[in-house]
Amino acid sequence: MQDVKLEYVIAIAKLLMKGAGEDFINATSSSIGTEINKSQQAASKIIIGLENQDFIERIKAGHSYRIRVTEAGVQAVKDVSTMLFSAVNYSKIRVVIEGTVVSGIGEGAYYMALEGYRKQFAARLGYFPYPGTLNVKLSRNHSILIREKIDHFTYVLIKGYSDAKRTYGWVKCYPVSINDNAKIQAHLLVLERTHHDDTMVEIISPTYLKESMGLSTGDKVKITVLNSGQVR
Amino acid sequence: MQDVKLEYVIAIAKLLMKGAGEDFINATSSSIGTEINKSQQAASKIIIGLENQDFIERIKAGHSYRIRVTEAGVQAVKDVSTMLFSAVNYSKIRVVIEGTVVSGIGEGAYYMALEGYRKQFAARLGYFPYPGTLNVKLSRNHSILIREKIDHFTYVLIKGYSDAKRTYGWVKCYPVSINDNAKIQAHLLVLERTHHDDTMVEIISPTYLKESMGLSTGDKVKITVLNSGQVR
DNA sequence: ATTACTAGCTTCCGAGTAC
DNA sequence: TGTACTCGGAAGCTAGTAA
Repeated sequence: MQDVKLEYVIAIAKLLMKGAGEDFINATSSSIGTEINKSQQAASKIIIGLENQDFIERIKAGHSYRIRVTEAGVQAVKDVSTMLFSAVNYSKIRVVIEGTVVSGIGEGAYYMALEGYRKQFAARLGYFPYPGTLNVKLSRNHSILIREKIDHFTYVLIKGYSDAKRTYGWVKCYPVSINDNAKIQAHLLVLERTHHDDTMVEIISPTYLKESMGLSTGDKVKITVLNSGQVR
Repeated sequence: MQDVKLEYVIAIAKLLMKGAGEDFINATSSSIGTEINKSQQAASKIIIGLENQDFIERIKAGHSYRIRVTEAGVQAVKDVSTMLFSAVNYSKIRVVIEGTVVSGIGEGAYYMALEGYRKQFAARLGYFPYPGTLNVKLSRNHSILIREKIDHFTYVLIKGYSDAKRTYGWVKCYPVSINDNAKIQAHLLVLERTHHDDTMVEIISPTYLKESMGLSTGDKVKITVLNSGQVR
């Protein structure tokens, strides 16, 4: 797909906007040149290239041609359009966090061990988290920003509860992928009550992430928080 | 807008998909080069260009840089994305017909004169049509295709009726613009009963189109049928 | 490690022009 | 008119390499 020259895509787009997706239209190399801010000669060359790649069809009409954009031509524009569109809207469907794996037992690991939470995790996430969280130190002090950004994202809410000893707060679990690995299920935890500094986040998973992902303390990791748009 | 190099737009899009719209990310010239199928050197040049045009910001981090896309950078991608998107979807919102102005009184002109229709035109289109239609001969025999294409488009229906003499069929009025002139209101007529050959269409307007548009018999005209998507 | 300069090569563009 | 060729110059790319 991406060996299509971009000038070609623009030229096809201009043709489409003249109605060449519907039917053959009258379009001269000069007029197309004007549209794409090139000379008649350059346009002519592009037209020949487009025809050779079957992005357009031409039929001779006297001294000039009538031109129509083929299905492949429309598809080429569609591909680039889609790529750019998803780039622009990327942040609305995911947020990328970069950080470093740190050692130590996080607060989350403590919570994981409590039966009142474990049942909910199994029921609502579909797995029992590995007893221990992956602790990630963010490179910069942007974690407050990140929390704001993912605030409206899809998450699974684990409710708080009380036992004889004390009251436990809720936990929000945001689905994430680690280092773009789509196979390994994982969730980022946001705790109602936390004593962490803001630059630390904790990840749970059914597996021992350091092993399944081959991570060691000090490694850089990329955490992608996904927003499915659904509300649970 | 269009003096932004397309390679730049692609490069920004790739950065956005790595999360650089949110925050500074680690991105080397080699990694960017790989993304855009260029060498490290070419990528370096592009990065410098992007920075000079304020499409990205960079902060030094050791030997490398951390990169973030600016608002202007996002806008540049958005502009191209929008342009391509509307090109792809062009045919869904409009159909362009090219033809030649011909002389003579069309069938439509006869209908225009009937009081049973005139009242409806005024009520439903908001104007009394000029007593006489612009007759346009289509360049090719594609008018059946065109009728199919605009079939689901928005139109105003003028109902048929009967008087002492005979029964008159319905008339569909499709909003059109002539030669991209958005100011002059006009409608293309599709008659239930017609004796025209298929290569002929008739246009009505509150004004005398040949005069208001400066058209003469034999002139080429571009008729754009617009689809607002509304159902009336 | 990286970035980014230079040299040389390739591609692209536009003026002139044949048809 | 139109299209599309050649050709000289401009721009872009990559390999090598300095910092």
